[in-house]
Amino acid sequence: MPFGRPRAERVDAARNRLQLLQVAREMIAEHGVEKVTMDGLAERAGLGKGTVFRRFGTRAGIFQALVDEDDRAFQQAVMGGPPPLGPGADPVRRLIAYGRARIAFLLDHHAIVRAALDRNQPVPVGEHNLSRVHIRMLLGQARQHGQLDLADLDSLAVQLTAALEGPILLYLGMTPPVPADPTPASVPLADSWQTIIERLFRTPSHSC
Amino acid sequence: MPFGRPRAERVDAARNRLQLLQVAREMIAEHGVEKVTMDGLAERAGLGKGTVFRRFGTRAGIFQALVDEDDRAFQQAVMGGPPPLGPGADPVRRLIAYGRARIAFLLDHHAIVRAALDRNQPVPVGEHNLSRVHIRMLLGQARQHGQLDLADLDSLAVQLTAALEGPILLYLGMTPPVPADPTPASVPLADSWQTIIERLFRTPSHSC
DNA sequence: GTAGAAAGCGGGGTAAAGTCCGCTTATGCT
DNA sequence: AGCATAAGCGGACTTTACCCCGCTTTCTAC
Repeated sequence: MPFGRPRAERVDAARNRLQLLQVAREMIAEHGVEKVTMDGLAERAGLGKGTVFRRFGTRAGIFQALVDEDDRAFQQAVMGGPPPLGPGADPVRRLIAYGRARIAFLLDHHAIVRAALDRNQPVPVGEHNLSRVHIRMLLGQARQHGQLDLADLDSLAVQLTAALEGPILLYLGMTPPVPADPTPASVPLADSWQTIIERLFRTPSHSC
Repeated sequence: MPFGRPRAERVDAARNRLQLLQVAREMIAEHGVEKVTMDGLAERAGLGKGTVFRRFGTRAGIFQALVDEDDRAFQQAVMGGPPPLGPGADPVRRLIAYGRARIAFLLDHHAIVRAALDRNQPVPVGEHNLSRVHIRMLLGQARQHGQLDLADLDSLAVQLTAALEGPILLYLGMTPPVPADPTPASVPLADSWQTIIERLFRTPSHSC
């Protein structure tokens, strides 16, 4: 048996992880994100505090795990679902569709998503940040298709990611003015995102 | 004497505030942002802990005050200095100049700026956020000059602010790859910002 | 100059995040 | 099945942000 693998998660550990996530959701539903404390969570789950920290490392880690769970379906839709969100459509269309969907997702989960921020550690820019990686990939495709001629797509991807996620993570109030109508088209940020993308790609006036 | 005014700051309070800011800077210079604790700060300044909290409200408040101090010169340059950063130049030029200057400022002060983030309270979007207000104003001017025809400049301003500040606040590592060369032109984020602004404003290909 | 009131001050108290380490339990191998 | 080992567990302990409230200082009106 190969030894490079670091041994699977123990079943009791997995059970406890699921239980903690479940209890955390209940506590959030009942009293809001602010009231979820590590002691409270451990006690209500019938576990020790050390267990909670072993599993999630930090308070923010719990909310990151919660977001990851909810994110899974979203990620599947992006990577294997129907166009224009999924593969197959023009990169520019996909960028617009991705932005709209992502903004809707973030607005929908804004409480958890904000709680997942850790003021000590920056948002990981490399691994789990699907937005940045995906935007970067679509920019690269667009360049190959001759729709964009820029050297430094990495910086651009970071800035576009910030434009997409920053408003919800950073600037909007705790209870963002999410309209009663959840139609993606009605979210001003989504329209604005589309504008930025469209203008970024539209060709300059050329002499004729 | 008019009574609408809420009475000026007492001189002892002002003295203590300055002293606390000064001591905070020393502590940051010696041991870094992380090691600045409220108790430590109070003790080293020869004051009570309660005083520190009365002045700054929260730990993040100290760093916000520090940033505000450093920001003052920057703000003056923006609001009354020479073009293109100051008034007088074309709004698009000013947007580009502002972005470059702001990125340089944020990179320069990234430790304090990040410590000024409060995970509980969002970044104030209304008052002290010069970036958003300034960008919004320049967008409005550009629209009046016929360089832009969009309805919702508010959302756009928020997103551009996020694109500008988000990378440093959110995504870059604690020690961002600030090049040894502090020439603004050498910062990739600044070039990328300029690209976004230029393309946002460039006119579409018109028939001739 | 003085008095009254508002602002400021101090430091002990609370709550919550995160650490440590000795004990327990699952797991893979023989 | 039995054993060796690594992973998991718990809860006391430490650190730190933030609150509270009785006392002191400064300011203003007269």
